[in-house]
Amino acid sequence: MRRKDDRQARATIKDVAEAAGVSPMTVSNVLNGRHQFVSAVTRKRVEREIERLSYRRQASARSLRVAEQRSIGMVIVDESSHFLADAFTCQVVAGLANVLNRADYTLTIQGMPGRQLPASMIMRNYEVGGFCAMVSGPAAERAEVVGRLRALRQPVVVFQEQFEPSDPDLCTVRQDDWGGGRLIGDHLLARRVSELAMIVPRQRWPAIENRVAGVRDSLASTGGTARLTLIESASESFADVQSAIARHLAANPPPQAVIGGNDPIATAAMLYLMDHGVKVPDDVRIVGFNGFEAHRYSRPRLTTVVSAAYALGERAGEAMLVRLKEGAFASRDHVLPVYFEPGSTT
Amino acid sequence: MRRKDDRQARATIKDVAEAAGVSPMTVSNVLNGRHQFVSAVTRKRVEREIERLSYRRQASARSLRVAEQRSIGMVIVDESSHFLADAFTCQVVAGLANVLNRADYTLTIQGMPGRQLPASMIMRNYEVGGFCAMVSGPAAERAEVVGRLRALRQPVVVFQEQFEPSDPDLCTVRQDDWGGGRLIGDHLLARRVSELAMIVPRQRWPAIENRVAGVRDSLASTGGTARLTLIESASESFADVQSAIARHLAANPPPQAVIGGNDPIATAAMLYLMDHGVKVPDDVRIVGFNGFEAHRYSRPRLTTVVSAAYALGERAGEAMLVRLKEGAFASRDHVLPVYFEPGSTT
DNA sequence: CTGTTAGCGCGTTCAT
DNA sequence: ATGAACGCGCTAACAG
Repeated sequence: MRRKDDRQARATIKDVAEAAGVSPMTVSNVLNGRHQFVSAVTRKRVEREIERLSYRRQASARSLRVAEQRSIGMVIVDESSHFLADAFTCQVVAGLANVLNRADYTLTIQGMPGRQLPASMIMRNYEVGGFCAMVSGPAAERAEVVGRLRALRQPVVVFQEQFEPSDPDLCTVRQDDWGGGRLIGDHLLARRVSELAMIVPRQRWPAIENRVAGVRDSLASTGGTARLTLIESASESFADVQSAIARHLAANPPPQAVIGGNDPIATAAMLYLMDHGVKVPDDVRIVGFNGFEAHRYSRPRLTTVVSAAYALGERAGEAMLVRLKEGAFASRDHVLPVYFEPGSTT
Repeated sequence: MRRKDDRQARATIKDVAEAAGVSPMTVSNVLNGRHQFVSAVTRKRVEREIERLSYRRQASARSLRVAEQRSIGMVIVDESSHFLADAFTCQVVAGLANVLNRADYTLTIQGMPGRQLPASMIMRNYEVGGFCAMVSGPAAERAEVVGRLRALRQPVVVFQEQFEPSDPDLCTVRQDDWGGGRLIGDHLLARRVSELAMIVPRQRWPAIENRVAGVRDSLASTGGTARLTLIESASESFADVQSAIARHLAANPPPQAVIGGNDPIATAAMLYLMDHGVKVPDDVRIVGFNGFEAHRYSRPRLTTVVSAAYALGERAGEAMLVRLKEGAFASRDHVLPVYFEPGSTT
C-alpha cells in the first residue's frame, strides 16, 4: 500500500510538533497566525521545523474540520469539448482565478455539455464553496443549468445573464452590452450612415439582444431617419455568417454599415464583402463587438467595442468572496462598462 | 455559527443510513459501487434516500480517509495576469480538464508570475495529487519553477519542455516542433526559395529552437544551397517584431521567405511588409507556426503549422492518471505530431 | 450481505 | 502560553 510510504515522506502537524518539542496545538497556532498565543521563540522554532520538514498542511483535513471549502467551481457549459476556445471566456477565467487565489481560494474548472452536468463530480460531490458559470446554448437549457446549480443550495454567480431578482443566492455579472450598442449607433450616425444591418446568430443570447437594443435606441434618439435591419445567421461560424450575408445581399441593396454581433461575425462579413469587391470602409463600414488584442493582427483593423472580460471575472470573484464571508451577496447584478475602440473599418 | 445551519441542510452518510434503516457502511458501499456487498433491494432503498435527501459526498472527508487527492493542479507561470491570453495554453487546459474530469478528477487552475509560486496555496497546502505546468520566461527561471514543484515530491508533467531524463517523476509533453520546421523547410524549398529568414524572440524557448533546427535540417538535407538567416526580436509583441524586421530590411536585401517563430510573429511581419508595398506571396512568402482557428479570419490566409494543443493537454492528463494509478510514468517524454496547413501566403 | 470499530489530520474547547 | 481530548465525514478491516 502506498499510503505507508507517503506518511513517511509527508510530515503532519504532529511530526512538526514532536520535532519542535511542542504540542500540535502550538503548531496549529503558528500556522494560523495566532501569534498572541505563541511566544516568539517557540514560534521561530516551530517555523524552522516546518521549513526543515517541508511541512504542508493537508487541505482536506482542515476543510473537514472547519467545514469550509476553500475552492470555487467554475462551470463552463459548451457543446464543444474545446470549451476554452473563446477568448472572452479565457479572460473571465483568468480574472476570476487571480482574485480567488489572492484570497487563498482555489479555482476548480470544469467544462462540459449541459446534459453532463448532473453526472459531474463537481456536482455529485460536495467539494467547492460555490459556483461560477458561463453557459451557452438556448435560453431554456441555460436556465436549466443555472437551476440545477442552485438546487445544490450553494451560491452561484452567472456571467452574461440577466434574471428576475427573486433568488437571493444567485448573482449575475455582465457587461454593458446595451451601452456598447449605443456607442456603435452614435459612431455610425456621426458618419451619416442611415442604412445599417446587424448580423446576429439565430440562437440569441441576452448579450446580443442588449447590443441590438442599444443600437436601436441610439438610432431612435436622433429622430429616427436611420434604419436597422437584422440579418440572422444559422450560427456564429465563419461559413454560416458568410452564407447569411450572401443571401441577404442577393435580395437587398447593400447597407451602408454592417455591425457584427461579435468580432468574428463582423470579420467574416467583412472578408466576404472584400472578397466580392466591396471597399471597406468606403462602400460599407464595419463594426464588431467584444474586441481583444486579436484585431491588431487583422487588416483593415476592425472598429469594435472592447469588453472588460478580465474585469468581469474579477468582479465575480469579489462578489463570491463577499458572499462567502458575509453570508449574502452585496449586490445581485453587476454591470461593467465597455469601451469603444475605433479602427479603420469605419 | 453557520456550520449548524449547513449541517441541517446537508445530509451525511449517517443521515442517509438512518433514513434507509441501514448502517453507514452499507451506504458507503452503494456509493462506491461495491454491488457485490449490497443486495439489490437495500441498494434501491439507499439510492432512493440519497436522491430524496440530495446527499452529496463530502470530498474532503473521503480524501482524508483514503489519503488520496482527486484533483490535479495546473500551474501557468506568466508575468502577465492574463495568463490565459494565449490560445495555445487554453487549448491545452481544455484537453487536460476533459481527460481528468472523465476519470473523476478535478482540475485546479492557478496562474502567477514565477516568483509568487512558493507563496501560492497550491504549493503551501497539500491538496492536489500532482502538477501540470506551462511555464514561460528565461530558461533558468523555468527550470527553477519545475524544480520547486518537484521538491514537493509529487508527480509533475511539464508542457513544451525537454529535460535530461534523470528524474523519474517528471514527465514532459510537447509537440514535434522539429518536424514542423522540416515541413516548412520542405514546403519552401519545393517553391524554389533559397534565401529564408526566420524571426525568433530573443528569449528562446526550446520549442522555438526545435523549429529552427527543423528548418535548418530540411535545408541541409537537400544539398545546402538555401540559406537561413535568423532575425532576433526583443519580444513576441507586435511592435517589437515590426521594428526587428524593419531593422533587418534596412541592412539586408529582402529574403524570399519569412518564417515566424509563431503565428502572431509571422502576422506582424507580414503586415509590416504589406504596409511597405511588398506583395505576399509574390515578393515574399510567409509562414507561421502554431496555427488555430484564428487564421481563417485573416487575409491573406497564413500558411502555418497547426499545433495539436488540445491533444497535448489530453496526453498530459492521461500520463498523469497512469502515474497516479500505477505509481510511475509509463513514458517520460511525449512528442505529438503537428500538421502543415497551406494558406495563401506561400 | 450487513454492522461495528477505529482512525485519517486537523482545529476547537477546556483545562492547566 | 501550552497540552489533552474530542469529533468533523468517511471508509478499511474485521466480525457476524
